[in-house]
Amino acid sequence: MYKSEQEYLKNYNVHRYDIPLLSIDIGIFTILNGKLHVLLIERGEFPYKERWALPGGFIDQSQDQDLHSSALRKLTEKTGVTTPHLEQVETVGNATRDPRGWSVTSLYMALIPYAPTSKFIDSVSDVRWWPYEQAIKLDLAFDHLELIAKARARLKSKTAYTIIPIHVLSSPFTLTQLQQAFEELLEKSIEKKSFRRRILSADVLEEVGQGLPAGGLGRIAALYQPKQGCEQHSFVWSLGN
Amino acid sequence: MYKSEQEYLKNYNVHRYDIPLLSIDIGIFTILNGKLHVLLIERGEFPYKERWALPGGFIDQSQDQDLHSSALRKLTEKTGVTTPHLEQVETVGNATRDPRGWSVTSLYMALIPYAPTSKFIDSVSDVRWWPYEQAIKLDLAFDHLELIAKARARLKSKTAYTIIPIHVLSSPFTLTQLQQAFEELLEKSIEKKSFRRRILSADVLEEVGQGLPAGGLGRIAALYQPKQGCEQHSFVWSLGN
DNA sequence: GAAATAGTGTCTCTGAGACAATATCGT
DNA sequence: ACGATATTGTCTCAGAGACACTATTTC
Repeated sequence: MYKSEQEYLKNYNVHRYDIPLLSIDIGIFTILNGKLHVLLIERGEFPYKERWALPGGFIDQSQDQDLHSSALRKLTEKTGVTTPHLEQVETVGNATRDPRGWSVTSLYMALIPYAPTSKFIDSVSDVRWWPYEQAIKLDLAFDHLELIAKARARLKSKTAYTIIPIHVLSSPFTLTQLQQAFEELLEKSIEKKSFRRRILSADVLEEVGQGLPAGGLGRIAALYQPKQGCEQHSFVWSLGN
Repeated sequence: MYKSEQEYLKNYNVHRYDIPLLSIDIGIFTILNGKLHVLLIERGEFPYKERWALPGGFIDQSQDQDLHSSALRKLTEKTGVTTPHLEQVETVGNATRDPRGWSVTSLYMALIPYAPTSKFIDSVSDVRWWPYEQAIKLDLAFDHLELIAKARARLKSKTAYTIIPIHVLSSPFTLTQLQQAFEELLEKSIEKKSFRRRILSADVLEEVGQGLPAGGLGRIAALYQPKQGCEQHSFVWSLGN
């Protein structure tokens, strides 16, 4: 049909084909008062107007270089945070998840230290932190209940062999605070001595002083911050078996 | 603008928007003569005509219920295999990977026992197994060198804590054959006793008789096949550290 | 019996899990 | 001194890693 790649490309038109919708959704998690929270927005537009949903949206081909930076842009717009933990969880696509037609969404999971939503930049639509247990009882838009559960599952499983829970804390923090974050994300209590041995021998933390524990009571605790490159660390053993 | 969701949907037209291209690509791996191989096809169409590429293509909205079954359909078309191991690896999207424009591909990884490509159903275009080491030296289409490496990396990392290498063998097999598959996928030799202890105590295999080893020489070996649900098993320890 | 491969015995080492003991803070 | 929290000591247990040894097959 075409003699060269150039000729082919000149005649190519995307709109000749039925192309599925493509969006990005982000499960943004933090810990507030010791409990896992997820950031939701109330939709201002159809479809599912006025229903709670994960932050997300469509690719902006002029603004976004790639999928990851598109996700990062949306995350920054909603939270103002610029260097969070952000990873792709799964891409879900089927004929029924969006009333507008065959639709695909790339689901991301992000972790950030808690900040009140009032400080967030883009507050056109309603944005708030929901306790995870309440969020999954809301009548969420699209298949976002499923998506939120997938992101949660990824978070839990990675807690078992990485140090990602570190990203829900703001530095510096104590080992006890870190352990509490791990326990909340893992939905399981961890033996204190084991936890300390595990984290300290992984050599991913830097001691940056001492301070009173959160309650203001008790022995002075060592304060830590993540070392450069701590993201990379992967434990040989999985926690919680 | 619109009063109801129904009205909104009636006026909705996908083609009004710039939507990225969406494709699926699959890294299909097997082991042949003890070496990792990957299935590639020679492209018959622009762009990248006559270059080797991963099997894949676009979603067929009338045929495909969801992403996973779309990948499964492509896999079956190329290999005739119906129940392989198939998992999503990552979705890659950016402005530069396809000359036709902003493009997104959902990368899958599949494992199947070796079968000669001559038996394959869809042999319109040239299909063949390439030794992995040779494949990555070909001048592959698109960003498929990167994709193939991502699929390979997933395969290696999952070999360390699951039993997926089981899917490159046809049942029944000996423990030695299974160990060789693990070693090839892990790029590391494993101590025999450790390996047997690990696999047997995981209780994922069923003994189904005895037979001579592959070479026809040596002591009779026990033959095994995977137990139902063996896919689910996840080891607490990671191999190869 | 020799070569080849399958399968076992057993010691060491690492890190999890349990639990008690000690240390240091404010009041 | 007491309550609260941080930190350490140490025992047990599971499973990896190493390596030698035994068992069974063909030729």
